Amino acid sequence: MSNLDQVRVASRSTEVTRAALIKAATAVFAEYGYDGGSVRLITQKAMANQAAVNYHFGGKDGLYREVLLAATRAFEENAFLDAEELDALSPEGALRRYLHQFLLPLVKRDRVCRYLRIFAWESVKPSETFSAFIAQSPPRIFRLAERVVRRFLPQESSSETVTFAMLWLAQQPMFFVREAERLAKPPFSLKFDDDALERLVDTLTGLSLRGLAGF
Amino acid sequence: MSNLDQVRVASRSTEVTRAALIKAATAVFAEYGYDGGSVRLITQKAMANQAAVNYHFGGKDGLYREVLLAATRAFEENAFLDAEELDALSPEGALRRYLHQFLLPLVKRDRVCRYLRIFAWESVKPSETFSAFIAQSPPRIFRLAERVVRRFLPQESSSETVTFAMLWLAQQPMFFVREAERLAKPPFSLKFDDDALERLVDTLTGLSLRGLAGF
DNA sequence: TTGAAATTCAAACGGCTGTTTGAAGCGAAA
DNA sequence: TTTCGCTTCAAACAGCCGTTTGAATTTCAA
Repeated sequence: MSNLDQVRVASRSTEVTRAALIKAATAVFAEYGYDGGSVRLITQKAMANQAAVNYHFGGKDGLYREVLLAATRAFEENAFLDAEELDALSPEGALRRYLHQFLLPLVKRDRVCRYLRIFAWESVKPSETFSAFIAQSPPRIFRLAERVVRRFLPQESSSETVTFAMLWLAQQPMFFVREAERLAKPPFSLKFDDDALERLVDTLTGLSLRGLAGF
Repeated sequence: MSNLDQVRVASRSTEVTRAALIKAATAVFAEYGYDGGSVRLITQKAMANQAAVNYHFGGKDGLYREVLLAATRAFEENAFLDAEELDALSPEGALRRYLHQFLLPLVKRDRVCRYLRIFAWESVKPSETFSAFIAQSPPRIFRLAERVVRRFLPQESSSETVTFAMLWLAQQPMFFVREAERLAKPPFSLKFDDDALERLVDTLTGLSLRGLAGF
């Protein structure tokens, strides 16, 4: 169909611009937050016209929605740590694996790290867009943490206790990743290379393991 | 001296305006952050003229500096938990006391809670004003945490290990206080009354105690 | 090559920002 | 009562914000 071809070809060019805008927006929103990140800066980084955001995404909010969608997918879909893999390990092994995986952004400051920064912004000032996202299902980092801690807790534990322990575990790596830049400066001066990461994983695994094993 | 009287009386009126502005600014910056909190909203809440901020504080930044100064003093000067008190307790008692004290804002959402929110904003986008503040001395919550964990760690522990453990402990109550509003909503739905606070303190004390005691 | 649809573009819009300005109000000393 | 600082005030300033607009350009089927 000529009509379909038109749509396909047109959308190819569209996808190039859209991808560039989403990539630029991810970096900008990660650095300045949603309110602080301006459309002018995003379009400038993406080498696109200001109006492109409204043309392709209906506005700044629509673009942000796409960024959150990509971030969520990156955490949900990629197989870098799935539930089955955790279950196959011993409780101790699963705990260590969990901590190691979510501390990785400390040394590999990549795309995932930008997504975590966006989540950090959302923890200070939640946007309705993001709230709608997590309302449908808790972020993966929490679901996996619950899976890990449940293997340590007795069957009869109250759901409140499970939630406390799950949050307690989940926020440990989140803290170090989120605060990495601040911790690198005085008075802490923690520089995270591969070795330091291993030592941190060792320390946190030990602390959490003994804490959880006592239940 | 007539000159002194002039100064005194003039500064009395000045102090009223200054105090109202600082109070309003604390609330606004806590809710919207430094960038997001507008001078117009602050002066409106303080029932002062817009220009008053520049007249009394030299600008928005000067007003923010005063807010941070008050926040720092509230944490540093008040005797609601001092180092000597911690040292007088058993290691376990000190740990519990520490967690309880810094989880209190969960149920008493007061001025201290607003200060914590400002610190949360700073953790996402540190301002130079705040960085200069904490560079001169680590916040009290970290100094006390170090004091608590040092009693569990062997003498020969590396300073890195001490720092890891200290941060690990310190961010536990900070997380729950900072995320209180989010945790109150689905999918977590944690409402913190006095009883729930006690249960949380119990859980965290148990988890941390067993973790630290293993060193 | 023509024509119509999709996309880009520069410019402008209204609104909000922090700050500046110069006059007006005020209280106490002379 | 007059005078003189200190403080307040409404208005205006320049600048950035997200969005809209309508024309120019590009794209590609016919």
